[in-house]
Amino acid sequence: MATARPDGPPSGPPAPELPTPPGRRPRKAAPPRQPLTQDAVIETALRVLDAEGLEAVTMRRVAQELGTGPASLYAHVSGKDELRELMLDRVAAEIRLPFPDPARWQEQLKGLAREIRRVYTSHRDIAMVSMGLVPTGPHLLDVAEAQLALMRAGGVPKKIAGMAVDTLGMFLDADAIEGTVYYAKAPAGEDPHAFFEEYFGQFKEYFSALPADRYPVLTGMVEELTDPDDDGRFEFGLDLLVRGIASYVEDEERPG
Amino acid sequence: MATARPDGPPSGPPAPELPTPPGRRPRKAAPPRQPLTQDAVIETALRVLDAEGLEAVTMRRVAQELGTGPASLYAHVSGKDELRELMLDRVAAEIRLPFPDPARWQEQLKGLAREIRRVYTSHRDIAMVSMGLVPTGPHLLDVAEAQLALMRAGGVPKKIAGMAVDTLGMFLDADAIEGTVYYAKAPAGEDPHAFFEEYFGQFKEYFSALPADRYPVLTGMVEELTDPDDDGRFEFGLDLLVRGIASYVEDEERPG
DNA sequence: ACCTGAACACCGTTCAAGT
DNA sequence: ACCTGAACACCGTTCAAGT
Repeated sequence: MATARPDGPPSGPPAPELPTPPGRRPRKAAPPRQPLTQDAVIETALRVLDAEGLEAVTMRRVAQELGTGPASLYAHVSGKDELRELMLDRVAAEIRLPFPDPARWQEQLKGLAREIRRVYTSHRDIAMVSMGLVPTGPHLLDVAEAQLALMRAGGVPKKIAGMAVDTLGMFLDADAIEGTVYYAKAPAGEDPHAFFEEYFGQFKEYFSALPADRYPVLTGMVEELTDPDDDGRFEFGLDLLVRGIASYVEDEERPG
Repeated sequence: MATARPDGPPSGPPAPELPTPPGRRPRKAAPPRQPLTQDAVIETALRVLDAEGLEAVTMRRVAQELGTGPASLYAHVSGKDELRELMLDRVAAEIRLPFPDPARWQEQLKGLAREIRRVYTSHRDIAMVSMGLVPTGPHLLDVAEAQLALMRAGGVPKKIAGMAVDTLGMFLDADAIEGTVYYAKAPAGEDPHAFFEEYFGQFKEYFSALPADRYPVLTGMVEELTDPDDDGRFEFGLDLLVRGIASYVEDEERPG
């Protein structure tokens, strides 16, 4: 995708620039097309993320991609941690939020969870950043607000809703990480789907070969434990959580 | 804890060793007391983990602690990833497992979850290693076997139990990470409890200052969202999951 | 078989110096 | 105010060489 930045003048329309006269040395490298901004840093970091995963997003790599040195980034971002949080918030902006319909709050909450999963997993292992992080970015807060609005509209008490966003968030982060960590391990250049298939097959073989006297239950359900149906597992956990949350709904609104 | 390794002979009982004669140079450093083994590598890595967290566990650091160079570790461990998995399995060995009592399976499953949480959180952010990892170590498999045995004893169908270990595992990993990530951020040397307190207070302040027109629900429940009761949140999620799993129990065993 | 020194190709962050 | 080169103090892993 990225093309090499030529040192000389572009070969398009006649350039006003003259060749540097002898004795005066040219600037070391062509300056970046557009001045460095926080947005440009975040966008570049996301491009690296999507192409090669979170591990590849280093200060040096992002700087290189922008045609500068790593020290230049520190004028726009306080460090690597902040850059990662800014990346996550930018990703969270892609999540489409529902308008609460109190009658359908459970289905809407599930739908929102599926949407979060879709967006997260479409950006490699970005969910790793979310794990154990208090959401503070504007878009991350929009998502939390939407979840809380759905639950409150459905009559879930404040205290329960407060704990439930947390539990739901943990579930979504863990699921997205689980789903991307295998792919992250795939050697670059190799077909990730084929790699995944073989990777999974190896585990099935391993579990089957386990000693049945030490693991009597486990060895009796290898088929169930190596089911590659990601979506089914996600729906199972999501249903558990939403049903559990719904069990706390106070059917009658506070009297008075 | 660790004391400096003196270059000269020990000052205890008379040593059989003579001083190195002039012209013959002594070995660069005293050899490690005990020959390198995989166990020694794992134990040293765990000491570094407990003292300074997972991030401090580097090949070079572990090697240094053992009085050797990083290359020496590769005879006993295939790399950093394997070392981390071996550390996790060693930690899993500390988890005390219940003997299944079918009548009390739900309470036993909760008890086991609490025990896993206790052991994980007592080893800093070790749970990060577990996240997204298929358990293959013997002790990790013991823990999975115990969970499955409890559920099967309680009448949970195989397919449900297979998905439930996964969901429960995700929950436990995410919770343990959530609980340790703040502490990991505490600057070394500072009282982590005081740091935690202040850290949390800042978030409460931040949430309170949020614009109420964009975040009407969220700003109306700042108190509920910044409740520092970790144990309460854990019990809430655990109860949701176990109740959900129990809802799939087939009351009558298969007829015939 | 095990261990080692040295090297390779990287990291995040700081800082004095420039414009 | 923004950007830079250079340096500092690190990484994981490989490999030829030693014992």
